[in-house]
Amino acid sequence: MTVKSLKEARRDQILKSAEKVFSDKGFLNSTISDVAKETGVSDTTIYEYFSSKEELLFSIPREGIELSKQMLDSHLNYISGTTNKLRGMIYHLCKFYQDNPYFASISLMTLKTNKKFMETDTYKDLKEYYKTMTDVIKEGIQSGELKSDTDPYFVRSVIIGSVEFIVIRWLMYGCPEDKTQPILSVDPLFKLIMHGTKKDKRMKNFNFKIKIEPEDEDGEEA
Amino acid sequence: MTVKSLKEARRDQILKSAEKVFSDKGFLNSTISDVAKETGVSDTTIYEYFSSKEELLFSIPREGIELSKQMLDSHLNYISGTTNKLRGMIYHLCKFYQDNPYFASISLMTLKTNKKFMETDTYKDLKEYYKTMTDVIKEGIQSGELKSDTDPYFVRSVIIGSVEFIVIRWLMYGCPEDKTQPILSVDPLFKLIMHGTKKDKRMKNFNFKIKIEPEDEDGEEA
Amino acid sequence: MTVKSLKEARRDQILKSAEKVFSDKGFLNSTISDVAKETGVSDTTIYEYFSSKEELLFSIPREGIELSKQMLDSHLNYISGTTNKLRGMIYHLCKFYQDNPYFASISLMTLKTNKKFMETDTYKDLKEYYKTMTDVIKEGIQSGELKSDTDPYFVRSVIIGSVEFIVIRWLMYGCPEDKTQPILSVDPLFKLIMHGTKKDKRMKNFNFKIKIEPEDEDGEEA
Amino acid sequence: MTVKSLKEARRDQILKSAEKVFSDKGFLNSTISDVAKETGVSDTTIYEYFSSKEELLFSIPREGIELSKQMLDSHLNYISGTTNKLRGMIYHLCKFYQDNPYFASISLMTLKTNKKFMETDTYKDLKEYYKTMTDVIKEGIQSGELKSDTDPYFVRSVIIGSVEFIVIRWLMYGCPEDKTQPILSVDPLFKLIMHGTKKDKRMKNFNFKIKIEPEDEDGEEA
DNA sequence: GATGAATGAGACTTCATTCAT
DNA sequence: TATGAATGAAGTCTCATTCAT
Repeated sequence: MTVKSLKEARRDQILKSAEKVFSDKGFLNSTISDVAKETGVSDTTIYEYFSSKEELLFSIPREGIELSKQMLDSHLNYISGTTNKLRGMIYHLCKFYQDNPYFASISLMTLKTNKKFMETDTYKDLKEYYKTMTDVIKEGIQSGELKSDTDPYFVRSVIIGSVEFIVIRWLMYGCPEDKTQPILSVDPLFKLIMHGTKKDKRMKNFNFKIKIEPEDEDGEEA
Repeated sequence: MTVKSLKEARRDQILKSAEKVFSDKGFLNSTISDVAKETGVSDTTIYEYFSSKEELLFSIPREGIELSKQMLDSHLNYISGTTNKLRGMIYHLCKFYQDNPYFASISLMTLKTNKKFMETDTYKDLKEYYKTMTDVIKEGIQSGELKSDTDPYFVRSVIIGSVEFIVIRWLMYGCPEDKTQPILSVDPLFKLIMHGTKKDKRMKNFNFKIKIEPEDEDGEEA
Repeated sequence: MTVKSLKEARRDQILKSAEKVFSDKGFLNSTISDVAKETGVSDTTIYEYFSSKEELLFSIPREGIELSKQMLDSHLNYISGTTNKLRGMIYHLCKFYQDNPYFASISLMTLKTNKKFMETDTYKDLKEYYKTMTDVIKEGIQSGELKSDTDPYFVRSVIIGSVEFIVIRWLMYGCPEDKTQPILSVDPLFKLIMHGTKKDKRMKNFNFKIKIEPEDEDGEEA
Repeated sequence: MTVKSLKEARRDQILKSAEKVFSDKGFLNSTISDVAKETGVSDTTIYEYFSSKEELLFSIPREGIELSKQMLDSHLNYISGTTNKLRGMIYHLCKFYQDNPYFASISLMTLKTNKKFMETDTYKDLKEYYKTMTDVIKEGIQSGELKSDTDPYFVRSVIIGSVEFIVIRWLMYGCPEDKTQPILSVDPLFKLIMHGTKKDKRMKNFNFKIKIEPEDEDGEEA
């Protein structure tokens, strides 16, 4: 439990307001005045806490990114096996965006294409976050769960790209009120990543009686 | 062959300039004056051809989308089999963005998150484009090349999302000069979409002698 | 005779207004809006002609300095002898400030203590102007009209410093309406510069008739 | 010796800080916050001691002016003869500015052209100071050391104007570190004020034999 | 058809100053 | 006494857009 000073509390208040305002109207269509009104303070007060509109923008996602990373790390500890972890990661990615649509909006629709943001410390945090994902994939390759010719960076890009694409559409069409319904059911993406979409002709065989005479012990799924 | 009137030529000139300027500086950081200078006309002339800065922006991608769609359609005619067509689609998507980085920049970094753009006719063209991709996937399902439980919209999203994610990073980090080198080698994405990343343990079985006694023809995976 | 374009005319109009406004309220207490109102245009128009308030300020004295220098050069051509020229210079200095009190105000009360102004081209013009004065003094030394141990830069400083001091007081106490009355009668300054203020005790001797029989031409004071 | 209360000490501290800050950045470019930081107190504290930024500014030179006047008075007591006193005055003027460059800067570059300052008590002190100088000159006229047609106010103006002009240039070009070297050697100014710069042709006569036959009593220079 | 000239609206930002503690 | 917090008022400057030529 942290006890926040008044100053910190006010700062957080401004950040929350800015997050909402920038989400709703877009960063460049929003004014400091909008944020001030939303917060219930004067324009000037905003500048007491943030030196510029841009600094305010860049300050918004920090907490979200940290929180998301902590949650992910925490959950991953409960999961064993790369396959399961990958599924957990995808689930977390979707859920976090869905639970934090303002954060999602600012991250995906404003900051993602902002070059200056790439020079901030917060962006470094984001890269750390990405690293967690890549590490899981790398582990899977080493443990033999994933194909040995897998490019972990590439798989990560596909996962993030897919989720972001879907979240952006969700945001663009207006996030539905019913938040119990997931944006994207995790399993389709998970299955695609795992097994691909091509029908495996050999599967037909399973309808037949076969006699298999194993020579070693390591068979998997039935 | 179309013979363009002077008016049309001038219009295209302005569009090309705007594409470049908006790409380089971002839409909101660019001024009509920048575009006018790049075109070599006066600010006012821009307004002779486009009623507002936004209309100018929205007019930029039309030709690109049409061209890309035509090219895709044309190429698909040469390819038979969903699997091959999917690969062709992915290849075309990557190549077109890479060959038209200004178009890519504006499409992916400005328009993709612009709600008003979604109400334009050009956006309808884009949806047509997407439909072409979905149709290929649907065909693949019907023909039995792709798994029957595949959600074609979802697979399309994964493909587009992945490609866009990678193209955006390419744009953000500064498109390298050497354009002969592809942004993303098509096959990794294609293979992932087709076969997934999970190692198929049954493959090991191929090392063993097996006896197969077929009974009927239409088995599906459970 | 020069025919000024509309653009030049408008520019001059703004300069004149700015000169007046900055004089009356001081540069830093004046707003662009004040200048715009005085000119009868919108604020924005000011920025069409000058890129910033400071550039506007620095642009004001150029014409004045050039004009004053031309007038001085012109007058000096009519005068022979350093002594007479010095008197002409002092007269011109006083008269120009008196005839152009706005110019005087901005030059002496705003620009004189502005370090950035010292980096402008206009300041170079001013140094040229100063040079004209120093040259006259140097000539006087060479011709033998002025004492040979005179430091021309120093004499020039005394002349300018004295005149400026008096003009500043005139400005500060509010330039009297009656402009026919000179700020400073030239001759007191001229006489002081020439002969000093100390009573020459030897002068008493001149109460006598004397016969002088020169022997050579190049005597110097002991 | 005065024993200063804490309050007075703090006030002096603020004045010293303000003197430095206003000197370095200029009055209008300085903020109360700058002064507060330099002093090591909060902005609000400044207002405990001075009712406004302007009052703070106007309060700065009082002590300096009083001190300079006391020093001048004190020194003049040691000197007899107007000529010598004038030289002493010029020397003191230069030395005091040089020893107190912050004071010089604020006096000459900010207050000198501030009309409101002319309504303060401190400005009255300054006029007293000026009067001391005028009085010395008047005495010189009465005692016959100075020409009888000398305008004492005018001579004073020339002295102050010359010194100020030179000090301002010294300040503008950045006061050199070596403070042992005087800004302006006193004697050139003193000599100029005393004897002028014109070569006295009659001096030549002293090299010759002359015959003098007095006739009447009232001759002056021609 | 093209444009030079002008502008209204509004954005960001600064800072002297006050108030409550 | 000292100050942390807050703000009202104002200023510079930008830019999409229009109008008259």
